[in-house]
Amino acid sequence: MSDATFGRAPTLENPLLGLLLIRPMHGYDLHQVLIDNVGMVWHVRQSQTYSTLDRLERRGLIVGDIEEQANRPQRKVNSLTAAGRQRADKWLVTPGRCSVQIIRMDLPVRLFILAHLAPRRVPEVLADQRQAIFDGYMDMNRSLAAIPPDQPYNRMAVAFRVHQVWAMLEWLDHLLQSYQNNSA
Amino acid sequence: MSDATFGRAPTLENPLLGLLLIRPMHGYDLHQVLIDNVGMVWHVRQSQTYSTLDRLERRGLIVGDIEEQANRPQRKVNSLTAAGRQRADKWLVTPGRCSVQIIRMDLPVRLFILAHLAPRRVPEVLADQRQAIFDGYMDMNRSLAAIPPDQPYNRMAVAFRVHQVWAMLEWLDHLLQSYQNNSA
DNA sequence: TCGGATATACTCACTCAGTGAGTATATCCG
DNA sequence: CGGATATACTCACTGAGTGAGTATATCCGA
Repeated sequence: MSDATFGRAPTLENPLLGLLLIRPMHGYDLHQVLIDNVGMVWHVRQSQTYSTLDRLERRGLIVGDIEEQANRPQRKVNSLTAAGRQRADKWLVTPGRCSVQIIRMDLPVRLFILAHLAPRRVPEVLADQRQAIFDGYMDMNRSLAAIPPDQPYNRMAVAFRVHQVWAMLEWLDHLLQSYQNNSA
Repeated sequence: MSDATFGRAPTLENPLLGLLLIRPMHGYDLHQVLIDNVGMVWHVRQSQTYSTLDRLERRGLIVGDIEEQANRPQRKVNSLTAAGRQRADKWLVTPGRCSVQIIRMDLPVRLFILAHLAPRRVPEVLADQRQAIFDGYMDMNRSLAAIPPDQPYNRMAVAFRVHQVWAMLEWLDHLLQSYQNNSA
């Protein structure tokens, strides 16, 4: 997604698709789940949730059914299409690339969803993710070592990334540990 | 800038303004400087450079003078207006907020410019930056400690940030050290 | 009881940084 | 000589996210 062309890299598509794996939900509910669980670090506007859902529907990844309510406005309940489910399933268990932005945005939501759908799989998914980050870390170290000394600013910037990725590994280790402690 | 409304957070404005502190330059030259110095981590399209310069000019931060060349196409040399210079000066020496994205994008370029304009000031600017990051780190730790235990995903995401900011401090320490070694 | 505040649920017109593809003039080199 | 490359730049477009708003219903203090 950070290989975006035009526009921007969409940040909310996969998390919304993923949440719909848990159960079909209307926009307001989806939005509430995000606010309630990661609202301290991820400030999602309500209109962003809806515009993203519109896009997902336009792209055939979800369908919406209007539902009448007794004492509330009607709502549109979104569910995954086969294509949407496929994409969400893949996103849920496939290790994200070694990118700080992707891990930061996606992993907590992925873990939330896994906790609902397949709690037993969490350590495995975390270990896979750690491996992907570790591989990326090694690549970056090789890149850093290959930079000639007359490139101080490139060195500086790549070293920055190396530090960031190493911190991700540390964080993942803490996570893995806490999941292992909690399953003992 | 990550408090953006509409559009996106512009990433290239300040670096271009800052580079023009060194000397007036045309678009192609500015672009070359970026590619040559941070091109391994920052992939700037030529058209992005020009569209950003257009925006800066529209906003009265730079002016362009057409210059004829003997055996080359004419070029437009950009220089800072007073407002542009003010903004660039401030950006150059003011510590960036405690944001991984901002430090990652801006600090290597800021240091490159300082190396040209005021090499003696680099350690001081780095120390100021470190202080700002450290303050942010302490804030984040307080935030983390204040999250109730029934908020595992918010905790997870804030902890991620804490790790990232701590890695920034480590990186800055390495930088400070290398500048102090090189000035001994 | 009333009505402003809030909850539930969603829409719409807009913003605007960055993009790919292209243009123009000049030089290089097999 | 002419295709490739360097120098220097433009243009129409893309598209995710935004603020402000709409509509129905409930809450609760004066």
